[in-house]
Amino acid sequence: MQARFPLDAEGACLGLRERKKARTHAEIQRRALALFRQRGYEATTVQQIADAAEVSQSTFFRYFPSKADVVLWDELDPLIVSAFARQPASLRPIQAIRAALHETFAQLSAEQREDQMQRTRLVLSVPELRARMLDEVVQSIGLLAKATAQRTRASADDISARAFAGAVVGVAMSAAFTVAESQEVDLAAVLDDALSHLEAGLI
Amino acid sequence: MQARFPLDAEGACLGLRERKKARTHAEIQRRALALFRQRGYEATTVQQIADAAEVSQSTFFRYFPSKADVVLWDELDPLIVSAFARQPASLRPIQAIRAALHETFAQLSAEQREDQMQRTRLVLSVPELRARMLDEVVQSIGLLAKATAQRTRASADDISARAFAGAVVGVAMSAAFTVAESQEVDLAAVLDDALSHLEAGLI
Amino acid sequence: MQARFPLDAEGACLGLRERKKARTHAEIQRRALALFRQRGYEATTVQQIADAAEVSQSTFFRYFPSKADVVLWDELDPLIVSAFARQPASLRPIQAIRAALHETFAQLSAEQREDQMQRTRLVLSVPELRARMLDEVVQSIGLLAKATAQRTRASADDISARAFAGAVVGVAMSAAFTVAESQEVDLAAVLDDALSHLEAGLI
Amino acid sequence: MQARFPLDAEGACLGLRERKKARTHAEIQRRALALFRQRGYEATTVQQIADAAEVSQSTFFRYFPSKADVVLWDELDPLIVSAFARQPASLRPIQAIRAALHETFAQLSAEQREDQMQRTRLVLSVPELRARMLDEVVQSIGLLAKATAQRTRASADDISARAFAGAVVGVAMSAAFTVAESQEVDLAAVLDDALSHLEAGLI
DNA sequence: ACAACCGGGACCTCCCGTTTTT
DNA sequence: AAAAACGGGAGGTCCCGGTTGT
Repeated sequence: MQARFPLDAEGACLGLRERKKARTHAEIQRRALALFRQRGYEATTVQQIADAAEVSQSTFFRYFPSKADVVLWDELDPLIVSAFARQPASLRPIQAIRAALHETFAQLSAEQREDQMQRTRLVLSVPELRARMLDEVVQSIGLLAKATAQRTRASADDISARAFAGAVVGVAMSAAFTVAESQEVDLAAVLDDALSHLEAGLI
Repeated sequence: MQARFPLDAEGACLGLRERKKARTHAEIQRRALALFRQRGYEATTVQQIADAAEVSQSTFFRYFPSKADVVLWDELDPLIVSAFARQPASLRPIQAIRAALHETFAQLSAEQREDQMQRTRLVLSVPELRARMLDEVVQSIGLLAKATAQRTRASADDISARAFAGAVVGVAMSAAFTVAESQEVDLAAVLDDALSHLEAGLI
Repeated sequence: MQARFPLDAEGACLGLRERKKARTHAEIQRRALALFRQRGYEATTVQQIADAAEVSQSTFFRYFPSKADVVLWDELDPLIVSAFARQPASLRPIQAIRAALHETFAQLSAEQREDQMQRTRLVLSVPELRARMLDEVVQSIGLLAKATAQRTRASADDISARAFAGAVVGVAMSAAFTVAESQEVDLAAVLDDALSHLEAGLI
Repeated sequence: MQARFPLDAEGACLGLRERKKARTHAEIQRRALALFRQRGYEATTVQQIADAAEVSQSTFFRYFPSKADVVLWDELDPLIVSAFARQPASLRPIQAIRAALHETFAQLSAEQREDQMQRTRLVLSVPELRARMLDEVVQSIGLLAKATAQRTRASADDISARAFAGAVVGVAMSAAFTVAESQEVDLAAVLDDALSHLEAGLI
């Protein structure tokens, strides 16, 4: 899933129409997550979400291909990758990704963090969502590997870039599970802590 | 000395009943993979697999809870983890896991390697299987984290152990994708290469 | 005047599609009961019922959630309750329910009565059906209690309405057992006789 | 289910061996109900019950034919019926049954009442138990009808006796459902209230 | 055209009676 | 002889593609 509306990857400002679309998109997701929290994922119908967001069901489907995508859709990943790409070339990739994560998380509101957490817990607890998540993981590894290769001026399928991307995403998954299980609040802190071990050469 | 194969994880000798079960289990998986190769996963029915393995459909489901499990079932993971646990305590975890992988892959027959590759390709290409694979990944991270914590005498939920496990499994996933995409043959080599970058502190 | 059968509970005329559904539903039940009579309940398979009714097995399960529901499904209960609700407000509930039963039974064909009897005998003789019947009984008590409370302008959980409903359904069960055991034919008469004792203040 | 051990129906005193059996019987049931409360019915195994009651699994099965019977077994029913039979002949059956219920409930300890409530809730919530309960209901109606016919010197299949028994058991079921749903505590009070409506000629 | 309905088939569970292993 | 494994078959769910009623 990619962030589509609020800003493009270069941070350019968007027109009124785009902003409105972005607002609707966010509103639908916000209402849907609230309903999922109240009634559970399966028990909530698309119609209920559409009603809560005051749009028609067909509008819902114009914004999200399916109910699952409301949860899976993630604006963070591409933001992180572009922040990663913007880091000074002097930094090692592991340093750059940590800096990118810092930057990106710092811009999140408390509400956005909470939504993030709830989405993670939902994905891990609902089989249908868990199922689709692997695709997201694969895509993330691919994206990060490509960006890494660009930084190191290696070819796109450079093995060390792929290893790096795999390791980072693996650590992120592991951190997400840990946080989701333990009802811990601060994913960013746990993730950074885990990545610091990676930077220090693991155990 | 007793027969070579019929040993359980502790090396104990197994009775005829257990040997037969192991043989049936392997036979069903072998025939199933062959059919999947010929006709594709969805186009193959459980009944066809059962017929090919010369058992009843009931027996098929006694050995594998679902059709997907024929592909997902993996004998390697626990073998690797136990080999990891057996490595000398002087090795760092990353060295121990590389050694464990060497050991384990070295014992595989060419046929087993080929099956392994085909299973990986199947999982990545069939949505239903990809869906279920995340659960395996989660479980693998958990298993490895636990074994790592035991090596380092840390508590089971130690953050550095989890980070290590996440990184290793992430790198393994990344390597598996690479190999599956490129029709490359030697997963073990690519995986070891990738892990060597992890050991060297990444890029 | 329109066709007699294709009317819904409010007497509205139904389209061809609804008529066809009602006919298929009745046909499946009719054939099933005939087969149960010939071969017994357990010895009859759903496939045989579907064949006899000239539909597919899928269609069978579209009309009846399970094989047991073919026997348990009862068109009488809602008819009786709605007839009960239509009785003049001047009648006491016990008088109203007797009148409702008279009305409803009077409209049954001889064949329908016979089916009713056979269904009762089946339910009482087959453990699986007996098992599920309690749920029907509970539901009937609830329905009748609600309708009674509406007649007496009491709240839905009024204790006297519940007592009344319990007593009526209890008496009906008792009458049904009696009739089923004694191979007696006229359930309506026995039931009315029993309810007359209730109306007279029992013994 | 009948009360087998502590007293026979005439209240005669029993020997030491019988008393011990009764104690074991009660102990098993007590422990089982406690486990069901903690872990749920399905999640509790017979072995766990046997361990908790400090008997072997085979002993468990000598006392209760199946796990379900631990819940279904009811000492109250026969006690109530025998109290009913002992009431003065001058009372109408409905008065006699109310008096019998008063007597019987008055002799219960607070703990026994609580057990009774829990058993009711269990039966209503677990399909397997609900299934078997109808048989108990049928039996209860039969028992009460017979005792009633004896009081009124009618033949055993007298229709008014059966109507009475059906009504009483129906009202009792209705009361039990009400109490179980509403988490109300005092079944005896609700039941007596409901029966008073029956005595007063219903609504 | 649009939705509802239907047939067919795959997947999977449960149970029972038979065979095999211990 | 007890326990485990097996074969067979019925019940039930789900999905897809074709057909029919509105």
